[in-house]
Amino acid sequence: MITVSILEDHAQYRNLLVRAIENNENFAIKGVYATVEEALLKIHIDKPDIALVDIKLNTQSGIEFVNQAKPSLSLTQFLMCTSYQNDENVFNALKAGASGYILKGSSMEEIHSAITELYEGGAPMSPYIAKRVIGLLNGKQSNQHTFGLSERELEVLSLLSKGLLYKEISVQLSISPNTVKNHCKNIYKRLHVQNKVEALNKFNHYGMTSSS
Amino acid sequence: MITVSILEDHAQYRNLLVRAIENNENFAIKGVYATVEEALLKIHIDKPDIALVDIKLNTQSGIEFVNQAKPSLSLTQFLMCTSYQNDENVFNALKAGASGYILKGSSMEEIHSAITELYEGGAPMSPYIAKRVIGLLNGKQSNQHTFGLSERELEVLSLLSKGLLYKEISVQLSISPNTVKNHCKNIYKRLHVQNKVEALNKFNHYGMTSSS
DNA sequence: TCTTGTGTAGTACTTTTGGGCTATTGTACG
DNA sequence: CGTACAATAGCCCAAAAGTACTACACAAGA
Repeated sequence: MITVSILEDHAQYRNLLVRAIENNENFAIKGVYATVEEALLKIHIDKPDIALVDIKLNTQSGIEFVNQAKPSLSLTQFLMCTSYQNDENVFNALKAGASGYILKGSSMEEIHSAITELYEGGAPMSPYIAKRVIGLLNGKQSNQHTFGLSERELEVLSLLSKGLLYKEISVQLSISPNTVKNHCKNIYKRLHVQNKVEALNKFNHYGMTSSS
Repeated sequence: MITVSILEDHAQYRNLLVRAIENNENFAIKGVYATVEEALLKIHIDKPDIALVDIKLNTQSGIEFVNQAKPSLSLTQFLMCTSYQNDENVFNALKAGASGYILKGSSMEEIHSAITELYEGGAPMSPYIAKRVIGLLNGKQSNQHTFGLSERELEVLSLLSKGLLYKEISVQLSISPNTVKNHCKNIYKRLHVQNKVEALNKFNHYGMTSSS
């Protein structure tokens, strides 16, 4: 069962999406939001597998939403809705952390398969967008150099890099905030730095995009 | 007319590809190579629009070839041939500068459309590969997008990104630590974030941390 | 067996951050 | 001339981060 939340301000299309999801027994609606504010509040509780987000909302951009929601929702994947196949914004959404998109004219079957594809590790997109993504990729590298950091420490560092607080990390890892603090302390010692930003800088020098 | 060169060591499949290309009046064969060495010598003269390269050659990897040939062939695009849809090597080839791939089992029509798609600016690939490419992309750079930030705020952000404390920044800029704090608050407001790391993440998503 | 490293958790403390204010310049724009 | 905004600077306060320790359990290795 794949749980889905929807952020769409246009009531008609929102209902259409809801029906499209409910129509299939493999999917379940986890939350329906009409505004970014509402979505930001509720999505952390709903924790859907997939968030279906309109790219062009009245008040704010869906990209903004992804930017804000993504850091603390590591398990949720974002699927954008757009009217135009090759919208510049689709590309920006992918950079913000979305993993694919569907077109507003899509049939129910197309929506279903896009969600399933995403859930199973794919990323539905047009060749045109794919090309631009590759363009960005070229000229980059991603090594793997973990210094002497332990598994757990890398995990903490990865969460730190998302801007989470100690206590937020402690919740994610189900350990005490004190332990998180301890890990940080040890990380700083090993990297010879004094704070989060320095640690992340040093570490990111050596790649790690931490697939996750 | 799209010109195509082929690098494939297996004679049978090489001939099949040649026929597939010659079969369509929109394409023309520019060169056919059986080894990486031969290809490296001749492709600089042939300068095809598209180079069709087998990923798994007997002696060397097609990826190596792309790595070596690409720098001096800015107008040529590389299309890999692979046996397996989700070959790890496809991903590496994309990182090396290839723009897409075709499967060895592909029909003539599929080959034609992949080449055309590539020539017209697309990048044929599976959703699975696309997802991995996006994965690498996230957390990386490119554009110039300063949000509404002022010159001074960008300056502060740039120093923040080095891991400096408020008071260290205040010394650098010869202003009061309180003013630095104020700038930070304003930056956070504009980026809709709550702390340094989030701000830097958000900003770096959209490129540039102020070159330096 | 003893030591080392890791993950866990705690106490106590200081410094740094971040949020909410107000306020004064100076400059740009209508 | 007024309005808006950027840059400056201060205040207060609470939360978060960072430092310095101790402590225990467990696993791997000398």
